[in-house]
Formats: sequence, structure tokens, C-alpha cells
Amino acid sequence: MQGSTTTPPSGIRRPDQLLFLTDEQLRQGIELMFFAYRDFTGDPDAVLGERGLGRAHHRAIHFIKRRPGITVAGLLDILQVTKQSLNRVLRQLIDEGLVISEVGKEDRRERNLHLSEDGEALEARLSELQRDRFRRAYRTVGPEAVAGFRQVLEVMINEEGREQVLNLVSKGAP
Amino acid sequence: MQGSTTTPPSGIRRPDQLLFLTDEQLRQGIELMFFAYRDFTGDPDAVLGERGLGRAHHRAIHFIKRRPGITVAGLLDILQVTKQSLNRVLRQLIDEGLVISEVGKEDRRERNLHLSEDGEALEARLSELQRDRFRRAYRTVGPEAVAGFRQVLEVMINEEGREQVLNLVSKGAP
DNA sequence: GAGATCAGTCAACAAGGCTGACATAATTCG
DNA sequence: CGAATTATGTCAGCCTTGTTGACTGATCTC
Repeated sequence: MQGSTTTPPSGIRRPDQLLFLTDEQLRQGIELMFFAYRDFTGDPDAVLGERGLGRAHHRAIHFIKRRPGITVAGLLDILQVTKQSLNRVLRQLIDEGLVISEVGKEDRRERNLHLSEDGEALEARLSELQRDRFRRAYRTVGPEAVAGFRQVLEVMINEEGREQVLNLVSKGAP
Repeated sequence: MQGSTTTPPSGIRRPDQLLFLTDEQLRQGIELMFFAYRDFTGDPDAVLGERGLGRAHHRAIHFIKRRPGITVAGLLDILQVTKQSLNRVLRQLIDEGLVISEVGKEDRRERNLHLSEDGEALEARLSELQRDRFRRAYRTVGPEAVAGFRQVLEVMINEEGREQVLNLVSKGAP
């Protein structure tokens, strides 16, 4: 914390620069992560609850919005759940008319997933809530803190797979 | 991102300072949060899985370690789940000999919760994994980014309750 | 002594993970 | 062409972890 920008006064045994690596500081980071994530998912969860949907549906909707026409296998790859688990969620979304599944043009074994109008509307409502939270937070702390925030999250991701994830996040190829 | 420290050159219509607030930037933050949290919980989940325990057990263990002697009501307050839900988890932990529940000294209706030796050992193993991840991340990005990371997480927390949470995180009173 | 409070429990339900097994198309390979 | 592979869907069953509602027992407090 406190830690100022550059070098500490000399002659100190436990330099200020390393203070942010004490078990205590690390523990605080861990707990903050827990509480922040809980609230981060809270708003959408509430909206989804109204319609009998859950967080799993949100994730599917989010990434279908992000990659319209994505195949089931593609979504499985991103979400890293079993196909049985995803299938249940997807079936519900299709039954409710939020997601449209159509036979692949090139490879007719594949299914290309899209959001219906209703699906788009729900997605917009959900992502709006999360963007609001981020916007408020980002606005409060300013661009430098935001840059730090992103840096930490990025290196928090498992090293194998990190490149793929960062690629996905920043619009990168499927 | 990039955004420098102070004021930008004047006369710019969409100042650099606001670039980090576009929907696109916000969406990236949201997705990073999702992926980082997934990996953040991955390591402990694996260890817990070996013993037939889950994330809920981890949370209980974590906060009992943090506040030895905490009462059931106190834990409920932190975790924000129903007492039936917590009770199931707690019962398992007590049955497995990881947590010790003893009648309150002052108020005999209360139960004070502690970790047993085994509980301490498991907690150490789990928190070690998470601290390692944070330590690596923090070390990689440096103290300034860490400060930014923490600032964002803090203001991400719901405003009602934020003070209480921050108080808890930073060792504050029960 | 009456009423409030803390803890524990039973029962029932739902979401969303998992495994394993199997079916059906469609594509690709030999 | 026929066989193997691939993409998807589905059935069945199991687990964890959340929920509500109802109720008990012990202990405080007024």
C-alpha cells in the first residue's frame, strides 16, 4: 500500500517495494477478489433469476453475443464445461427463444448459434449492468489504476492458455 | 490504457483519459475478471476435490482461520448464505475433524469455531496456492499496478457494505 | 416466568457441475 | 464405396451448494 512511486529512503532492511508481497498483503488481495467477484456477478444474477435462468445461461449468452455464429464446440472450448452441461443450458435458451441454432452452411454437422431479438435484449440488459459497475469503478479510480488492474488480472490467468484467452478477450481470432 | 500521468494536450475531442471507458474496454475488463477468477479458484478446487470438499468448505475454513473463535452468526454475516447451507458445510468440516466447535464462554448459546491441526494444515495448503498465484502476479507487474488493481476491486464492491468489507479485509474489527 | 436469540436440524427443491453410455448425422479417409 | 472420425444431442445418475419453511432446544434478558 502506501508505497510511493519510486525508490524508498535507503538503509531500510525490508524495502518498501517488497511490502506488497507479504502474506498479509497477498491475503488482502485474495479476499478483495472474493468479495468483488461476488458483487460483480450479483446484479446479473438477480435479473436472470426473474426468468428462471442462472449464471451459466449468462455465460453462454455473453459469448454467443461476442461470437455470433459460434459452434457448440467453440463455446465448449471457451467455457470449459462438459457438453452435457452446456447442452442443458443451451437447450433451455433455445426453448425459451433466446438463442437460435442453425445447421452449419459449410459443415452440416455443426450448429451455428445466434441470439434472437429477445436474446439480444436480455444480453444488453445484463451486460449493461456489468458495464455500469465497471464504468463507475474505472471512473472513480482513473486510467492508471485501471491499467494496473488489467495487468494483474492478465497475469493471474494460467500461463498455459493465457495467450489464447487474451486473444479472445481482445477480439482475437476464434 | 497508455494514458499518461496528468493532463492531456488540450483541444482533443475524445480525450485519452476517457478511452478506458468505452464499452469495448469495459467488456474486456468484464471478461478478464471472469477468466482470472476461474483460474484463481482452480488450484484450491483441485486440492479440495481430493478430499471430497468444495469451494464452500474453503470459504468457511478461510474465514475461521482469519477470525479464530468466530461464531456461527459471525460467519453467516461474512459469507452471506443461509444458515442451513452453512450448517451442512460446517457439519462436514466438524465430522472430518477439520473444525472444532465449542460452547461459548460468555454466552453458552453461541459456538466458537476454530481450526484443528488438520484444519490448519489444509488451510495452509490452500492459501499457499492462492498466495503463490498472487505473488507471481504481483511480482510480475510491480507495486503500482498492484495498487491500481486493489483500488479497482475495492470500488467494485457494492457501496452499501463496502466499508464493512474493507474493514474486515484489512484486519478491522469483527 | 415470558419472550427473544443462537444454533442445529429435517425436508424438499433447483441450478449447474460431473461421468458414462449411446444415437444420429455428416464428413473424411483409404 | 465403405469404414472411421467428428459434431451434436440425449438419457440416466450422482454431487455440491444454494434456496425456503418449519420446528426444536438451550440459553439469555427483561
